Amino acid sequence: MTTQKGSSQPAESDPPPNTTRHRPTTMREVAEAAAVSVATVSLVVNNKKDARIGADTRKRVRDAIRVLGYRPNALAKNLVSGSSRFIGLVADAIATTPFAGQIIRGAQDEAWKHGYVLLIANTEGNEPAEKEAISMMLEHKVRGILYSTWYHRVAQVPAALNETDFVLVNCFARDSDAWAVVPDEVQGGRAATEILIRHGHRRIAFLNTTTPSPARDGRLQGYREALESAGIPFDPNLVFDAYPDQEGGYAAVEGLVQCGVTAVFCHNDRVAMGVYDGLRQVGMSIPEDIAVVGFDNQEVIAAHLRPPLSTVALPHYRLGAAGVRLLLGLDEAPGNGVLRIVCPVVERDSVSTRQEKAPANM
Amino acid sequence: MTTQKGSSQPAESDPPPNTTRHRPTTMREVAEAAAVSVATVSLVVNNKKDARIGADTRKRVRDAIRVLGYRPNALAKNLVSGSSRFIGLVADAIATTPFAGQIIRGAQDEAWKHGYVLLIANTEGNEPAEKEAISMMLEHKVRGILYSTWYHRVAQVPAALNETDFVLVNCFARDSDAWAVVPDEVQGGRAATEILIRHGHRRIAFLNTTTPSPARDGRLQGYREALESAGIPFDPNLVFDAYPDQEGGYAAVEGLVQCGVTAVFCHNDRVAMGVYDGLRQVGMSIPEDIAVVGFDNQEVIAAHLRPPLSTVALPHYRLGAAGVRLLLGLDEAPGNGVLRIVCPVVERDSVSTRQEKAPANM
DNA sequence: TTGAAAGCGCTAACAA
DNA sequence: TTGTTAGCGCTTTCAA
Repeated sequence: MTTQKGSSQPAESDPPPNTTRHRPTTMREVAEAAAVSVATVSLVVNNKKDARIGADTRKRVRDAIRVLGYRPNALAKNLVSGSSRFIGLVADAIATTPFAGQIIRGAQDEAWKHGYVLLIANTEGNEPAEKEAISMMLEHKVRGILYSTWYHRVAQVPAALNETDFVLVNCFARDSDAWAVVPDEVQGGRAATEILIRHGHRRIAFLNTTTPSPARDGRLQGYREALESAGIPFDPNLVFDAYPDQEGGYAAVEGLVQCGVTAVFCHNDRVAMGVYDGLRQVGMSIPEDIAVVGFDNQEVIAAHLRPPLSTVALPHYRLGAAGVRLLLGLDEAPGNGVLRIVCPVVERDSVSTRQEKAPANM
Repeated sequence: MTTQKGSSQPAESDPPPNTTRHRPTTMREVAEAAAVSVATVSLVVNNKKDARIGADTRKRVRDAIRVLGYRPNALAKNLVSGSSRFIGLVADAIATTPFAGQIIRGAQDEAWKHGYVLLIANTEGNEPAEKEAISMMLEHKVRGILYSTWYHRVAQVPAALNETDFVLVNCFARDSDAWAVVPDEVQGGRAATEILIRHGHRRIAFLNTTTPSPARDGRLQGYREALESAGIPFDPNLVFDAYPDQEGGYAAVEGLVQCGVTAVFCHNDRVAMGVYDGLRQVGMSIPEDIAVVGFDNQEVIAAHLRPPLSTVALPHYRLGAAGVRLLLGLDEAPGNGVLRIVCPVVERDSVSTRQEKAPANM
C-alpha cells in the first residue's frame, strides 16, 4: 500500500525541494519568505496586542504562513517561556469502570478551556509505574498534576508530587492538607434517603456495602441525617450489609422482605439491580410493593432497569473539572483543603411512577 | 491553609538559597556542582554507550544530580531532537461509554512501553474542536495521531491529519487507504452464533440493531456464515430488528417466542438484558427454555445478569494498543490498510449452565 | 576522557 | 514600525 507517512523518509538525503512535506517549516523560513525578521513573525503569530505592525507587513507574514503551511513549534515556545501548557493526570485505573472516564473528560474539557492539554498516564495502582509517570510529567514541566483514583478513597500521596502543584481527585490524603476534590457522600446519602421520605416512606432499609470506605461511612451518615430531619428514629436493624454488586443485592432481598420495609436505599445501582431480580423472584413489584433508590447513576443500568431506577449520581465529570480549576487557581480551595462536590439526584420511576409524580392533564 | 505550591512565588526576587524548590535545577548547574561540562553531564544522564567517562567523574555527576534533585527538561530535549515522544489521541467521546476508556488504556499502555506519552483530546465529535485538537498536537510535534471513535463506524478524516502519521482506531475511512484498526465484526458474529450451534441449537434468532453500521452488517454476515458452516439454512424470519438497548430487547421478546426459536443471538448485551426481562415476564427461563448470547461483554451487565451472560467481547483495549503499534511501525499494516482485531468469546451461563458444560466430579 | 561551541525554534528586551 | 540579539536547556560534533 502507499505510505501515508511524511516524516518516514530521511529528509537530509536530498536538498528540500520547494514542495510541502519535509522538515516542518520554521518561523525563520516564514520570516525570509515575507522579508521580515523572526521577531515580526512572532508578533503577528501571537497577535501581540501592543505590537504595532503595519497592515501590509502583517499581510505579507500571514500570506507566507499560509503558503508555507507554517505551524508554531510548541516545544520551542514552551522552552522559552519556561513552563508548558500541560496538565498531568495520573489515574490508577483509567477504564476499569465507566466512571474514571468521566473524570478524564471533565478534566480535559476544563483544561482545554484554559489552553491546557492533558497528559495522561494510567498506573494500574502499580507504584513503580506511578513514580515513572510522575517523573515523566515533571520532566515535561507540567503546570501541575491531577492524581486520581477510580473510587473514592484515601490515597497514599507519592512524594514526587511535591515537586509541583497537584490536586487529588476522588481521593484524599489522610495526614496532609493536600488539596483534594471528592464527592460529597454524606449529602448524597441524605439526598437518596430524602427521595424516599418525600414519597411518604418511613420504614426505609439501607443496603450498605461491606467494604470500608468513605462511601460506606458517608452514605450511612447521610441516611441517618435524613431520617433524623424527618423525625424518623434510626433503626439499626434496617441497615444491611451487602456485597456491592448485583449478587449482593439479590442475596439481601430475603432479609429485606422479612423486616417489612416499604423502601430501600441501595449502596449502588448494581446492588439495586440485584434487588430488582430478588424482588421479582418473590413476586413483589417496584415501586408499588417496595420503592428502591440506588447510587452512582450508572447509565447502562439505572436508566434501563424496569422500572428505570431513581438514583443519586456520582459527579465524576465535575470532580475532574474542579480538579483543574483548583490546580490553576481558578477556584479557591476550602479551608481544610478538600472540596466536596454534590451528588445530584436523578429521579426515575423506582420510587413512584411518573403518573403519580405528575398526573397527566387529561 | 498553607500553600502546596513551589512555583507560586516569583523566583527572581531573591538569590536562590541552596534549599530545594525554586526554579528547577538545570543541567548547567549540575555541571558546575560536579565541576564538569554540561556535555559530560548530558553523557552520563543519557547513559550514552560509546561515551567513555571516568568512574570518578561519573560518580561526581551522579552525586550532584542527586543532591540537586535534577530532572532533565524534556521540552529542551525534544526541541533539540526535533521530535517529541508524544502520541496524540483524539477521541469523539472519551467516556460516553465505558468502552472508549479501554481504547485509551490500550493505547496508553502500549505507548508507554515504547517511551511515548499520550496527549489526549476529546472533541465530542465537534468539528472545530477536532481541528483545534489536531493543530495543538501538530504544534507539539507529536510522533503521530490516533483518531478514534467510540463506536465502530466510517470516519470523515480531518485533512490536518495528513500532516503527520496517523491511524484510525475503531473507525475507517471510506475513500482512502488510511491505516485503521477495527474490531472484526464478522468473526464476532460468527463466534457468537457458533456458541449456540455448538450447544446443539439449530433454530437461532438474531436480534440485530436497527442502526446501519459495520456492526449491523458484519454481525449479520457472521451469523449467516456460522449457520452455513453448520448446514443450517438461513431463515430471514429469524432475524429481528431491535433498537439496540434494553427496551429494544424487551420489545422483541414477543416475536421471539412466537417463532419458536430455542436460542437467540442479541446484537449487544443491553438488548440481551432486555430479553432477560421479557423472557422472565412470559415465564421462560434461561438457558433451559431459551439460550441467549450477547455482544460487547459490557461487564457491569454481562457478568452479573442472572444467569451471567455468554457474550462476545469488543476488543477495545487491543484496538488502542494495535493502533500505536501500527503508528510506530512495530506491526505491519495489512494490504488494504485496515487491521481487524478478533472479538473473543466470553462464555458464561446463558447458553448452558456450568454443570452441563463441565459436570462436577462428584 | 572531557570541554567548547554551535544551534534546535522561539520569545523578549532593546535598538534603530 | 521593525530588526538585532541574547538566551531557554539540552545534544552533538569537533577539539583538546
